[in-house]
Amino acid sequence: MKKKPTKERIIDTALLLFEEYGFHAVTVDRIVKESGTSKGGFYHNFKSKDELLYTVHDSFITYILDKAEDAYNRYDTPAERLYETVKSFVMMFELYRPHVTVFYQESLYLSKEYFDNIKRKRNRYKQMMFRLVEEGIACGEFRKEIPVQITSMAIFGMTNWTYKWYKETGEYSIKEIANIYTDIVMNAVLTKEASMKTEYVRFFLSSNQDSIV
Amino acid sequence: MKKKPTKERIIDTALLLFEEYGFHAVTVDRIVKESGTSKGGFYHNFKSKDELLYTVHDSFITYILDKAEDAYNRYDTPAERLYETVKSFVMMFELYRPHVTVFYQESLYLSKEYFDNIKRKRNRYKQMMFRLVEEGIACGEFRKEIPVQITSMAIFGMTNWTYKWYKETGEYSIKEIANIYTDIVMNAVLTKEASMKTEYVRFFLSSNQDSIV
DNA sequence: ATTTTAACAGACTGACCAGTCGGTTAAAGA
DNA sequence: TCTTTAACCGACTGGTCAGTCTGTTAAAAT
Repeated sequence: MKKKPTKERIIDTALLLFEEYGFHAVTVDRIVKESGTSKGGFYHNFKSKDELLYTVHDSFITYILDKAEDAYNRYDTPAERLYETVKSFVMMFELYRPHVTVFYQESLYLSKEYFDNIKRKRNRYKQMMFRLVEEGIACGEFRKEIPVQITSMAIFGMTNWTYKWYKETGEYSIKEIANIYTDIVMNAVLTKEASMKTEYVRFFLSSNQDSIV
Repeated sequence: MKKKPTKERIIDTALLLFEEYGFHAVTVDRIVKESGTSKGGFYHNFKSKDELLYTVHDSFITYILDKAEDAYNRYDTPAERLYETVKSFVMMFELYRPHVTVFYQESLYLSKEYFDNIKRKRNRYKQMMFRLVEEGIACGEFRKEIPVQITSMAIFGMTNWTYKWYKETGEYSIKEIANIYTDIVMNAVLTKEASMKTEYVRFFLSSNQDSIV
């Protein structure tokens, strides 16, 4: 049982504290106390409290951006790509729920340079979704009544909001929630024709995982 | 052009400041300066900075709870009620966007008693949505594959998230966004049969408002 | 007209907290 | 072995900020 490096311990502790109490309500003194280090240890590993916040942000956005790009490259129809993107996003909560909470609750408190850096990656993620929906509408798989941006933001909202209520101890597992969300999204965006055509595909994809119930 | 009462001026100013910079990054000194009053004026009208935050929270949740109850009472099928609830929620952004932002970003910083009070009303709103979806499934209008709670939270997520991106100066008006969101929600939850049956109803409801495009 | 009280004004204070700085320890290089 | 440097320690500081307190003004009450 090797002891984790100080930097990791600080990040792990801070994550949980930020999630529960918010960035401003957590003092550096408390972080160092609960992670078993000291002011010296903290400022040796981080330039500032800000930099710690940035580290948390960056590790999350980098991970999820990678997942989205992966989903895009692994499949070749908009329906499959959307399905996989939504699914992988929700599945991510299992590991990254505290990151997501901090990401969406505390990004306001990043200093300018850090914020801009995060914003760039966040925009890339957004653009990927826009393109995905756009291509879906263009090829006739997605309904053209629903505009690209609004639909994308609706999907983001639905999935992101999970951080506000998901508990590991809850009635539904992450996998189940992911399945329900993909179901809702696909029903909302697919045309009737595409819906019937891809019915079997979605069944195939789902059957690789545990089924709902 | 009568001057607004001090209390109102403080609330209006604080709302915009909290929205832009977050509760902790806004000092009481700044609020009193920008609202043209003084420390004395502030603490005459509010017991604490906390109480001001509570006031903002309460005015919003009271308003939206009222709207939801109204939507429930004015209509008598789950489909119509859901349609109206989603619509009225999104429409509310026109007036209450800063309130919503503060409500969802800063509620963590409410002191316990205030928080519990808000939480009670928030739960009532949630329960209303649960009941609505439940009744929709029970009477066969809504698809039974999608569980009540998850579906409700998905709808909340979609609509609430609007505060993260909506700008008055944006491409789409609130009314248009509301129409698109109801479209997405209804497509996601209605059964094929209910969808065809209520098609004309939704058209009727929409035509009372400006149409999209 | 006089008293009372509500509605402010603004200087001041005490607590809190991010970041500093002069140390110490121990591992790695030479 | 001796030196260097990375990794830490924790007392201290300087600035910030919510809330207080001693007033002042003017409207309402009697």
